[in-house]
Amino acid sequence: MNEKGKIPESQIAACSLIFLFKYLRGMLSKKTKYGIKALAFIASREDKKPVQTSEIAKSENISLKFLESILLSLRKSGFLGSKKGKGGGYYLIQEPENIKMTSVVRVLEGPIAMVPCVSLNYYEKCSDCPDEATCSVHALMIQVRDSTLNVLGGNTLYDLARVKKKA
Amino acid sequence: MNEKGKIPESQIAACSLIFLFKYLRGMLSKKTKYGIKALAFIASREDKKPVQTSEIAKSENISLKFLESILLSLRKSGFLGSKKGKGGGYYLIQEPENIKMTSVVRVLEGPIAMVPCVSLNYYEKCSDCPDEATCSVHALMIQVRDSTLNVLGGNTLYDLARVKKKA
DNA sequence: TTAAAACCCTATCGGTTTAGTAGGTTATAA
DNA sequence: TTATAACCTACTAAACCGATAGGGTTTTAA
Repeated sequence: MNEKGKIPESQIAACSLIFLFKYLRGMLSKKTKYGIKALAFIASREDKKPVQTSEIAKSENISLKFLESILLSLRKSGFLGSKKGKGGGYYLIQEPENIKMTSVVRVLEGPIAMVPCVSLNYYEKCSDCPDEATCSVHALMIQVRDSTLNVLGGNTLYDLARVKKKA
Repeated sequence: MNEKGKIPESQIAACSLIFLFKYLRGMLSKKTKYGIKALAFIASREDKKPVQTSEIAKSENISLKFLESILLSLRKSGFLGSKKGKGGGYYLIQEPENIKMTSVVRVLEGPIAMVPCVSLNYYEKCSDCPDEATCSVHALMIQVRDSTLNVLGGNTLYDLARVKKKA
């Protein structure tokens, strides 16, 4: 059919840019799940010394390499600091009680809203929907978003760390 | 740049498709979104006569064939009845005020919970998590689930139809 | 009876995201 | 200098989604 013609570099680059957009489904991704667990693990520590990735991975049953990439992105987002070399690891930059779960979820998972047209931080108009004011899905999802934001905003890393230490 | 020759038609088509995905991301599936819209459309009708798939598809900008499969599954789930032949279509079996959005979402989307270990109807133990009582993610997602259930359970098809008719 | 309208079913496809794996590089403390 | 641990890049198998295609079957009006 298409005689094996190569795709021009420019075309590949253009398409690759578009790949950046995320496509998310209803379930919480492992990335977010592990990220929250790791943060809670670090926050539940009495001392403030750096925690090694390997220790978290072992304790929380997370693939080491996968966890590495998650902690890295948490560091780049400003939640964690890191220290290289022996005795290094990751540590919290802010106090646990000041870290709301809304911001954690937004960084790890992306939009909290279930449809882009009700997203506060990632808003996008639906292509198929002519009028949001009379859209049934829009009206419903606004409510879902607000109640979720309420829960996530009402929980901090301090709260989650307490659950962990309850044991 | 493009001295390699022409870009195959198929590649252009592929890239165009990818571009479309930018506008499609979101956690709620199209199936659920369209399904809710279709139900609201039918519920907002004054008369109780069957509504044709083609009419809904046109009015709500939904692919006809895709909508067909959605309405079919809604019929099989007991939300809709159908009438074949000329003047046929789909109609609600129950009164709109008796149809909670929780049941609609469960049928179309599946579990409402964001992790299986907090799902009421689709519970599954996490393989990696030894103890739910001290799991930070579990504790958080229980709250998210309950608030979402609260919203979805508090809305019926009657409520959504009212939003639609507001126009 | 016949043809149109409408429902029903199956199969397939292209493309994306997830959840990793593998392997190497850089910085730091002892 | 050497062991340690963070950091970086590239790749992949599997699952899944939205959509399409194309054919049926059934019912009803004329």
